[in-house]
Amino acid sequence: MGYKYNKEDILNVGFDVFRRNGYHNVGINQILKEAGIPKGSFYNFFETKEDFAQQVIKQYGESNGCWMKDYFDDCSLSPIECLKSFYAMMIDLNEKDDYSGCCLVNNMSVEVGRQNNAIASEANTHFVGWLNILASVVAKGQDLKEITNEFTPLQLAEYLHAGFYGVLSRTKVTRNRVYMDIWFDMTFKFIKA
Amino acid sequence: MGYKYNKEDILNVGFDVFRRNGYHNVGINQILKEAGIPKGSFYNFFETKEDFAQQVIKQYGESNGCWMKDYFDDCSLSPIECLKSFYAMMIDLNEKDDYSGCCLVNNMSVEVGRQNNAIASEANTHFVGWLNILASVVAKGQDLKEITNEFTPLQLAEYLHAGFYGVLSRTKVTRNRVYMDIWFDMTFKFIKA
DNA sequence: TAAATTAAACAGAACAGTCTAATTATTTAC
DNA sequence: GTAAATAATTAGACTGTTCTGTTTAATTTA
Repeated sequence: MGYKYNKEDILNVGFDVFRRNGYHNVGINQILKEAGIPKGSFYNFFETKEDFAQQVIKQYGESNGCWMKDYFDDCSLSPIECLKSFYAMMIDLNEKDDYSGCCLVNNMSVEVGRQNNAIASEANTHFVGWLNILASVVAKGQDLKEITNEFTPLQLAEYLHAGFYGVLSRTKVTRNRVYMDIWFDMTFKFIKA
Repeated sequence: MGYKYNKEDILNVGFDVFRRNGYHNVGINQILKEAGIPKGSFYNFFETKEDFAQQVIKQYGESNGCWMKDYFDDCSLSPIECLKSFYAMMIDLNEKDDYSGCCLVNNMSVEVGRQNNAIASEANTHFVGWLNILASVVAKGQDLKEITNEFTPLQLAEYLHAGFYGVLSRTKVTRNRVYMDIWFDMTFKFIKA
């Protein structure tokens, strides 16, 4: 039997609240309220708000990395079709989420990446992890002559990654999937071998 | 003879401060300090912090739109070369700005686009304006068979726009121009007719 | 019993925004 | 053209709230 609250539950609340509302727009009290915990318990687990945010990013970054890895490992389609189904799913998820245009790590890095080195570095760590997973799929697609060989797997992964976050961010103000769909069509047409 | 302070100067300070530090991370007092004005003067010109931010976006959005229009109107190169020189310049500017990865409108829309409809709508207005300028150059490039005809000018403009902001945001944590250069090479290779 | 956790009152700083007074510019009256 | 009246702007002290983080005590688990 553990104690009443645990870190992971609070981190999950933090993920949800930060993702939807940003970092500076959210006060500790909002986290406490949504998690249903008193302040003392929060500061028992976390040193500061910044430390908390960093752990939130870390937990999400790692779990998302595992999830991506599993997705591509389990995907029975050809490499480029795996990439397509992955991004098609991401687009669907964002639509279902009512175009909140939210990736916690991307939002955080845009909002505070320049002022907060700890958060920027944490964000970059996970971006790099995700990019390597994408790059390994791209490499397989290149071996099968599905994907252009004119660029390295990592370069193409960066291209997919940045492009997707670009259109994802765009939906924050358009609230419409049409731009994501266009991006999808164009990108996969362009990277084809 | 006017009065001591004027709106435009304060808006310019706001542009600078918001661009570097974000919206919720900046207090009115910081604006006052950097602009060298007392609080009463600020609230004489602006209703609220939100109203101020909206006017900051508007001023920058419009002036940047004019600047883009002039740039392309004055550009003596072929359409696709104008686009290339434009983005090459944007990349250089971001490098000179020490990879602060900053477009005020993009930052604002990512940070508060989901919670603040007024700011989201203002941001979208200017994005659309900029996109139309890009699209008109793309259209000329298509007429000259420099740019692929497989997509509409606006679709290609959206693609350039979102892609650029995607890699620009990426530099917030990488602080390195290499990813922007890769994006540049790939994108202009891809959209070529 | 000892250590960890829970609980909430508390502290000091920072927050957006208000208020009244003094100053400056502009308009009106003659 | 000048003086008086009006309007706009400047100035900063002040308000009430919210912010992160502290503290101390009670409770729970090992």
